[in-house]
Amino acid sequence: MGYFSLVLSLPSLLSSRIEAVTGVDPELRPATKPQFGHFQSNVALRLAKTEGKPPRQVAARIVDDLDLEDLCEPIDIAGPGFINLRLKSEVLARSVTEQLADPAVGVSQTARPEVVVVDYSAPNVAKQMHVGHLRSSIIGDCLTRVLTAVGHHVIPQNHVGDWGTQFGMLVEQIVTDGTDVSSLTLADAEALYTKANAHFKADEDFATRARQRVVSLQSGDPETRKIWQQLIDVSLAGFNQAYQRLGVLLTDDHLAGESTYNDDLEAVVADLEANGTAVTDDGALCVFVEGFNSPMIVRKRDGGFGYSATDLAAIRRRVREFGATRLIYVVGAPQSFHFDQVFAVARKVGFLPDNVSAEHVAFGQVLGADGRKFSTREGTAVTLDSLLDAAEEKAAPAIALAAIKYADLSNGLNKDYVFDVDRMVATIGNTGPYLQYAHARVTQVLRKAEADGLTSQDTVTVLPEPAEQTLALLLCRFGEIVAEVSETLQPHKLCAYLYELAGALSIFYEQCPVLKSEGEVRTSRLALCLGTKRVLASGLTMLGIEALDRM
RNA sequence: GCCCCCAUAGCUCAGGGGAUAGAGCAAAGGUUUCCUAAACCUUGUGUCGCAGGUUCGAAUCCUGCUGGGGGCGCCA
Repeated sequence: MGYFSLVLSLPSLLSSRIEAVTGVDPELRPATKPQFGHFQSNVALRLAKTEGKPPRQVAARIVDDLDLEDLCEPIDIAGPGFINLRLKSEVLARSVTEQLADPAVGVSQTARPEVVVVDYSAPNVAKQMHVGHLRSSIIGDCLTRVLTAVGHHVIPQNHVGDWGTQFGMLVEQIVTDGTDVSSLTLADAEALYTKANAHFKADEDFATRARQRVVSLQSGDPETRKIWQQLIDVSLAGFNQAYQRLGVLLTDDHLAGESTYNDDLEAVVADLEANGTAVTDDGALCVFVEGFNSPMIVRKRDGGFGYSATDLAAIRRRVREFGATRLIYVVGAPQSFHFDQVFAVARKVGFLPDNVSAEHVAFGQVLGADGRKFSTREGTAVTLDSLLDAAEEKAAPAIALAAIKYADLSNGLNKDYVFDVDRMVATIGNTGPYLQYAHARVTQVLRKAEADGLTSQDTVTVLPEPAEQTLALLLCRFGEIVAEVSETLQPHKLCAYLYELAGALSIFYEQCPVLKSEGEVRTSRLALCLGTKRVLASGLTMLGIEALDRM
């Protein structure tokens, strides 16, 4: 057997070997059933038409030309012409052994590293975070971790809502009441917000002063700015507390609120006008883009800027100053139209060159137990803290958090899902705690092994049992899965993989005694345990879930 | 009116044009002198919303419907 590196991952190695013969991507997939081996390709069926030969004949020709003797058992042609591959046991063993020696646990660095901006969380100043922010924060954090793991330079951006007409009324309310902002909590600030809103509607005189406040704020009036800044400070303290509780990566370094684009807005307008894309219509500065039945309003009739303007400014900065070539927005599905339009306008005006991609990762709503929009009895949005509290009533904090995050990530992102605490914290079934348990249990085996002086855990040599082979096979697919998620931005694929891995570990655990076995079998199984633990830990970390050593 | 998303087992959901459409939950039964039973094993369930079309082959692609959710010029 000649030397070959498996570091690239076994599936891609097989794939490239087959492509060398077929000339097209063999679309190698994990076998759908154990009796079909480890991997299957339908390439012969697809080639049959162009070659004008029966699929099985094409398959036979491919298999004849194929040189996989060093990796696979003799190749089967099955059914209408599927090519089924079964890896040699020693190849699988070696693959796991190499993964054990790899600090990246088999996750390879991308060949084309990019500067990627991930825009997520985006809470509003003077408001508590609610379910929508929970989803954005969890998903964005996961994407940040995955993209970083494959070697991209990720710049998280927290596009905090800190600049708009609502701050006029808020500041005016504070001035009217003589409130000491620095002593407020975020919940207090939100109550103040509600009060100001009602005041604004009921009192025309107050409303007028509130509008003047907006002008004062934007023109830099010191007193107004001071109060505004105090509101931000109070809010940030609350956000950071929430981030800490959630265990997400966001820090003050990633803050880039709407206000930070204020000075860029005139330049954005100038670019739009110079480019000829913006026109004044009904007093507002608009951009009409083909395919959209309504224009994007950049500047309102009253001269104020809407959020389209700050979003354009953000794109401009992210591309020109950060050098980003991929922009990712983790924002709820209702904003789809807005982002489609902003991206289209940004393309038209040249803020988004062809080599830069912009993606809206749209996520669905979190629904209440009744399947309707999740809100309190009073009809207000459910706060993030109250969700975490509810879960922590059922489980320890680390497990409760895992339950929530996994529930959020394990389904397709664009679907709504029901916030069902009991189902999420269950340790049976496809849940976060189940994965944590699998990790804790395999850790326990390794801990006992070390206590017994069994420290050799770095080489898998034999895989006599089917349960071991299944486990090894799954381990060697980890890198591919992570790479896929980094491209498609679908965390549920990583969840599904880890769940399958945890299940395979449980079966292995039932069927293959580790500490009670002996000699080479025991050494090999210990290494398999370590390999599984590392992949579980790595995968869970990418999901933002803590891999517990004990439960 | 126009646009977007969704519809798969009783429930929650996977399914990247290919083999007999799969998991989990729920239900019933079983496994522990043995590394965490927070586990594992066994048992059944489908007009893949409807109707056409493309294809050797469609849950998957196209068109048209039905039903649910969301969005569509001065809030963000």
